[in-house]
Amino acid sequence: MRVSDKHNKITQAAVKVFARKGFFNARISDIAKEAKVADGTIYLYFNNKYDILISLFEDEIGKIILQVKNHLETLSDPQAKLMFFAQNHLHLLEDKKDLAEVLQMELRQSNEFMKEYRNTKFIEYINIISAIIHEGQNLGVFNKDIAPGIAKRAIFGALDEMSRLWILDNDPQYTIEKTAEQVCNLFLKGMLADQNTSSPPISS
Amino acid sequence: MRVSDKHNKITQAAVKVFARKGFFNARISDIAKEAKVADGTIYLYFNNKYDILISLFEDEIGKIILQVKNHLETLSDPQAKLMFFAQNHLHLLEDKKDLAEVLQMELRQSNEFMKEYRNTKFIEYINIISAIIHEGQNLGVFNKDIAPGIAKRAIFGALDEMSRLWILDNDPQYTIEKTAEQVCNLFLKGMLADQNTSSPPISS
DNA sequence: TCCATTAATGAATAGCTATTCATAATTATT
DNA sequence: AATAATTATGAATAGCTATTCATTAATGGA
Repeated sequence: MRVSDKHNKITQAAVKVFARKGFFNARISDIAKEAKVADGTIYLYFNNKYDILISLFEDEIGKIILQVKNHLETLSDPQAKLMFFAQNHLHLLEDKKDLAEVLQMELRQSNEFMKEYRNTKFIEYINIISAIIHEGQNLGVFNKDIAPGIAKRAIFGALDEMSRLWILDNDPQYTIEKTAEQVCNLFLKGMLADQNTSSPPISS
Repeated sequence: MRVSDKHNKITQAAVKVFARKGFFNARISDIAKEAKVADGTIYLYFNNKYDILISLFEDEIGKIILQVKNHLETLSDPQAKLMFFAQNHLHLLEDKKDLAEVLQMELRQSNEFMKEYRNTKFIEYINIISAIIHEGQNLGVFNKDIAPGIAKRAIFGALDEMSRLWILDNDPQYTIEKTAEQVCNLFLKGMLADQNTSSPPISS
């Protein structure tokens, strides 16, 4: 068995256990049992419990970034790119439910975590959005008044909140496609009714 | 000293400590020291550590909801209402930094927490947004295609992500007002450039 | 097959901290 | 002032679990 196999086995087990119990409530022995290795074996591949979490992020988000960037290169329309990003982000919920839960819950875990660990991959992921916006502005498709640095966060936050809804709520009223579409339209067209439409008189 | 005083003293101490160390890393003795009471005293007012967190949410979010709803009644324009909500939410960061951090970090803590505890106050808070949207749609100001149930989450998520940015980043490039304005405009007008504006030819 | 090297095991350690409860202090009642 | 009732204290308990490390197993070269 190659080293990488065991490393990966433990990572995948950690994803499951962290998703199920949360980082702090997860025991090393839980992860070991899930990975079918001895408790001590974990320490041959990771420095400590915390290190498992960090590695997990870097590895898994890294993979996702690659996939997304690859696919975005096949698209040219910024609107389509944004829509793809949203769809893809929300689809992670189906394809990698456990991972999505861990990213959801643990990424914004206790202060220490986020403050000490400048999670570069996460920032790289969000920056995909601002790159799309920038491009759209240069092409004249997107309004130049938009601050990409704010919009990228707003869009990610919105998608992220949608994820939370799904993870916590087992009775989603909308499909993923429908939701991604709604969110994208919200950000593209806004909520204001078309000005050319005659608006009824405002009462009260 | 009235009972409520000590209860409140402990709550306020817990807010500080949770904000500083996160729920799991916070020790009861930390909270006790901060509140200047004995460790055991805490158990005269709360059932356990977890109970402190829950009470804290209900109490503090409850207060905020009251304030927000009161002020919203003085406004009639849905756009203005939305703007107020956004401004107010982001201003919590200045006025109640510790509380904001706790809500930020701990509200979306481990699964068990969110799944078991149907935090009613939190839902009530978010529903303020959907009420505004609904009203706007009835008045013809907001597009009726918008699903308030999705939009409320998207808007909250966006604001929430902005909060995170501030909490983690000590060098914000934008003021709170500016950010609230950007986010609201994003949701009101969208990102698409005005159609009547002549758009340059698309290259590539 | 034998030896050396590497990998894996899991029981024991060591440290931590939520919670309890016997005791003490305070407050109210007679 | 004496007693009762309430409130507060903080040291001790009890339980938990990350990490270590002496031991065992597996691997591969000679």
